[in-house]
Amino acid sequence: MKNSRQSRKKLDSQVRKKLLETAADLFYRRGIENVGINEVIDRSGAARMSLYYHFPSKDALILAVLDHTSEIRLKALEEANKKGKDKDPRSRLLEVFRPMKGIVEDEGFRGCAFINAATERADPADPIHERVARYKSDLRGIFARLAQEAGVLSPDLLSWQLLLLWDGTMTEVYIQQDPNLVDAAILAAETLIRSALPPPGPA
Amino acid sequence: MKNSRQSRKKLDSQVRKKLLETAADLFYRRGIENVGINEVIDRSGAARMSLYYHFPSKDALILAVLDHTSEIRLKALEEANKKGKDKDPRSRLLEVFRPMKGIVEDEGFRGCAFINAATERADPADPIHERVARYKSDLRGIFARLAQEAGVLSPDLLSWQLLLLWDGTMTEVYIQQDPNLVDAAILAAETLIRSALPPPGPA
DNA sequence: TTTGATATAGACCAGTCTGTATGATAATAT
DNA sequence: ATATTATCATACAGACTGGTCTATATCAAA
Repeated sequence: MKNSRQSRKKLDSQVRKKLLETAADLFYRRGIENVGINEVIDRSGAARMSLYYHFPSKDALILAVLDHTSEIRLKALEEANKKGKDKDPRSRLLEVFRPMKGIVEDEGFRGCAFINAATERADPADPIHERVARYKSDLRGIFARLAQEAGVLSPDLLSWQLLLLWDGTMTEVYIQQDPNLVDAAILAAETLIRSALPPPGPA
Repeated sequence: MKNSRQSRKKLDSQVRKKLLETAADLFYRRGIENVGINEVIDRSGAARMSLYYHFPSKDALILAVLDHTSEIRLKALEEANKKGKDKDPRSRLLEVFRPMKGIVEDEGFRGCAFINAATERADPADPIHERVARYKSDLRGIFARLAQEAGVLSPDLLSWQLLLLWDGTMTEVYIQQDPNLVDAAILAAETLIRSALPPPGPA
């Protein structure tokens, strides 16, 4: 049991946490490949060897950052959905794109961190890709669950379509530097959703 | 007139052309920042100074590659549209996503070269971003024109929505390594288009 | 014939990058 | 008390980067 106690402690380290958060911020804002570990340690205040104590390589740090970010993001989305638990499933599904508004309006928004990571690493065999693919699959899973609860006929198809729209919006808002594109996306999502819902029975 | 003859010649150079095409291929396949000029000159067979003779810097080469690619891509799309000139405008609009099938099925497909370029350069003030934004705007313009010709009520809104869907599909096909996602995208596009068209008058 | 444009070859520079080596020093657990 | 774990400081290695410099070779135009 000694081993598990050790690693528990190691993972709880404040220095490790600081490194992780600093790296996450820098990687997102400036691009993974444009940030050297020197900058990470300088900004985090940690020593070079502390970084390599906690993470065997820069790649390991990147993966840790992705895992960390994935957990936060998905949890936040789940929370946002639970908030409207009182509403009926149809409304909840129709509002699934609403959180995006706040995300893209954030100063320093630079698209989806996961898409960006996958793009910077060209090789699809890179472990980073697997993380990105999984994150996107999880995101789609949320869409699919909402769709199913709302009674959508083919929740799988719709969830993929919503994911495509989601990704495109995150990307294009960044490219055009125009958060208002989200409004078009929300309307599109509503159109897709309404087309996927069975027509309301004659009351 | 001497000057124009000179630059005409310079632009027509075979070496320059080879450099441009080699760089375009390498940049797309492996990522702009992951390809050094050494590799470009090695693969193209050109000399180091020939590269710097035609392009003052790597950044200039990148911009030239983007311009070159943009011209080819947009022209190809226009051509594809013109081919179905005999069909009615509605059909042409509904088939606007069809060329994507072939694009993503290409071996070595790695998403949209322009999105990738913008992602690798984090700074929105980078000249590269302007090229990417313009390309995407031009692409949207094609969608908008088709939508208008088909009698869509709000061609601008629809064209943006189609662009978002387009971008998301290019990206997600790459992430999931699954060209079949295009089918979901095509269905989504059709749904969006049909919702944007005025209902067919009672014949 | 002289000039200028295009192209090649390769040495070279200054700087960046990740990662390692070494050693000292706290803090903590046994 | 002592052994382990965590942290820091710093120097260094080795590879790679974009870009410059110099010298040379064609070849067409003036």
